[in-house]
Amino acid sequence: MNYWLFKSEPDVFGIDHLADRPNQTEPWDGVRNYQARNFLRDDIKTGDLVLFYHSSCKQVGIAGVAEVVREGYPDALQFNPESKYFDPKSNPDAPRWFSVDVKFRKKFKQVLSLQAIKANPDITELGIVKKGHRLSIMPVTPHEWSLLLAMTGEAL
DNA sequence: GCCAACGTTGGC
DNA sequence: GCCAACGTTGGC
Repeated sequence: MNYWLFKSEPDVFGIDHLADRPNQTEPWDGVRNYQARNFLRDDIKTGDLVLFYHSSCKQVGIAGVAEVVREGYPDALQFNPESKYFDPKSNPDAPRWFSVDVKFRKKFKQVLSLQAIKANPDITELGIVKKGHRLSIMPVTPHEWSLLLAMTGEAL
């Protein structure tokens, strides 16, 4: 079982949107970065846990937890000409982009702010605290996971 | 395969 | 809205 952090803009799709979905489940699609794609395709497995991170908003930070309920499958949007994520160069026989499905697990009472995370001297390697790190999907070590969860003061 | 130009990300 | 950092594109 592995841990991850997924970034999302809450104005577009936040933790509340996920909680409101049928079955509280949603495809994590539209990822168009190769490094993140590789995680989605190869490494993110059913049962893995995800820190749901809110970016580009008022309260930047970790808003809750989700769980992977379906692992790597081709992102349907890449074949949909109506979608802004349409990729004319992607071939259905060898899809370029992948999705996983995530299910709502928990919304923290308070967003764990990026500021607080950066202030924790034990968390220096996590992508979001590193300057210029723009990956929308990144691994989280078990140690980081327990530190972060402890900071929220909440249990899963 | 280099690299300049361009577009995007994302904190502030 | 600014702008630094980064990824991608495409001419050569």
